This record gives sequence, structure tokens and C-alpha cells, in this order.
Amino acid sequence: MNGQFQIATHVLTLLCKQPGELLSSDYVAGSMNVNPVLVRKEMRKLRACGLIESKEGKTGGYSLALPPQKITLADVYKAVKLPPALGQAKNKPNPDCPVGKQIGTHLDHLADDVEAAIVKKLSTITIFDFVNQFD
Amino acid sequence: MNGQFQIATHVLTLLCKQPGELLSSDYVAGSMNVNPVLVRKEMRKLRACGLIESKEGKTGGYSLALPPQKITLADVYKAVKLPPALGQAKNKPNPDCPVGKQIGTHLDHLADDVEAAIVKKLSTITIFDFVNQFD
DNA sequence: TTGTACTGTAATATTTTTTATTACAGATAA
DNA sequence: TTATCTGTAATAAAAAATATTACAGTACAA
Repeated sequence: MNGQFQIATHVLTLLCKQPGELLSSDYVAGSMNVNPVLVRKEMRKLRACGLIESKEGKTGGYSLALPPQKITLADVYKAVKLPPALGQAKNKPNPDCPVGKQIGTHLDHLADDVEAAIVKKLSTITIFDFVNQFD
Repeated sequence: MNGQFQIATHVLTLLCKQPGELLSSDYVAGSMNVNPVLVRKEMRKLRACGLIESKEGKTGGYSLALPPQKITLADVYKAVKLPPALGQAKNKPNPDCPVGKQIGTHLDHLADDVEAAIVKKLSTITIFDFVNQFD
């Protein structure tokens, strides 16, 4: 149960719907029933990728750093860095087994391909597109 | 850290490499350093989808139910039913917020699209293909 | 210049999920 | 009838995600 992508997308949606305004982590957290600190953590990632800007102090808050047509959901996905879609083995396989010895490499390669497919799909959708679905 | 797909793929690889033999959960678990009960749990899912067969009793074990050319990694992915690639919000958003009210629907739709992209990619690779990569 | 309302961040606790372990009933072959 | 396997449940342990608390730093405004 990992809601990081959902938090990031929710905030970007709010920012897109209220351009020019600075939204606080408290306000945003209230809209999605989540802890404000968690919002600030995700915002740090989005800012590190140049998707949003933040302002400290009274009257501080978050705003889009780019026009919403320039932000794709792939950017969001890469910013929040979810765990791999195919999962990840906890233990290393037995190196004495011919299969165990090699399977890690092949599974890694496969995981890369799947991540690429996800990014490709998400790169076709901008925040602008996503928000346009709303009434 | 979710290794269910890895376990399933590892077992199918071993079964493919040793056709005709029945492999026990203990043997397989040893090849991937994982608990045998966990292997049996994944095998239950694969069997429910008709990918493998199992035999109880002494000399029991697991075998492929189909030729490896007929089993795609998409079949495996669907059989093990991983959590959604984009994650999932734990809490429901605030229904009094215009965005919170609707975003669930749009995120669900997006999740479906991404899962479809993953399945499409994985459906191009059979277990036979995967195993052929090994030395 | 002092109070207020934010961000930024760390530390810790709680909750949830995943994996491991233990146990045992039932099946099947030697 | 004994040994070795699957099938499954129940429980424990480990890992990950989220929530909470706390507080330093920043910026605005009265």
C-alpha cells in the first residue's frame, strides 16, 4: 500500500486547478486525508525534479514550476520513484544453482523493460490532460 | 519488497529446464533461498491459472501444465496478482473537495491503463524465451 | 521587533504488508 | 506402515509505509 504517486498527482492537480495561488501542505493534506509531513516529503521529490516550486515562511506554499502541459505523469512517476512494478526478491538466489546464478541478471533486465513500458505509457499523459478529465 | 513474481518465474524456469521431472517445493526453495511454504503458495496461484500441475504424496512435486512456448510472462503476472504498479492510496480523499471527490475514479482508470501496458509488454515474452537467455 | 504561519527535516511510533516458521492433515509410493 | 511429498492454517518475525511529534529556519505583517 504505497500512495506516493497518488499524493503527488493529487497535489499537482490542485496546483493546476488553482494557478497563481500558493497551496500549503496542510490544505493539500486535508483534501486527501493524509499527513502534512507526508505531503512535504513528496513535494521535496517533485521540487528536486523541477516540477514545482516552494516558498517558505508565512504565506508560503507550493506552486507549479512549469506549465501543466509540460508536466507528464511519467515525470511524476520518475520523481516519486516507486518500488519496481514486478517487485523485488528479498533474498539472493543460490549461486550454486545454474539457474539461481543467472536469474538475477535476467530479471533485472526484464524489470527495466517493464519500467520503460510504464514510463512510455505515462509520458503520453500530461497533468493538463489529467486535470481536463475533471468536471 | 515483494518477490512473488520472482518466485513464480524462478520455479517456471526450473521446470522448463528439467522437463518431465517433478520438482519439490523444498528443492525449488533451496535454489532461491526462500521458504518452501511461500513456494507452495505461489504454486497454488499458478495451478489455479492452469500454468502448472502438482502431484501430492511421495515422489510428488510440480511440473508444467503447458509447453513453455505457450506460457507468457503476462500469464505469470496475472496469476500472482501483484499490487498495482502505481501504488494505491490508503485513505479516501475528502469528498467535500471538488478534486478529492473525483480523483479516485481518474486514478483508477489510469491504473488500469498502466496495468494494460505492463501486460502488453509481458505478453510478448514466453517462459521459453526467458529461459533461452540462460547459458 | 515580535508574533504568526508557513516549509524543511529528523526522530519515533503505529499500522500494514510481506516473509518465515511451525504444525499437521491428507496423499502416494516404496 | 513408513517416508516424503502437497495443501493449508496459524502464528511470529521482519520490512515498509504512514502517522505523529517536535523544532529550527524563513518570511510576512501588525
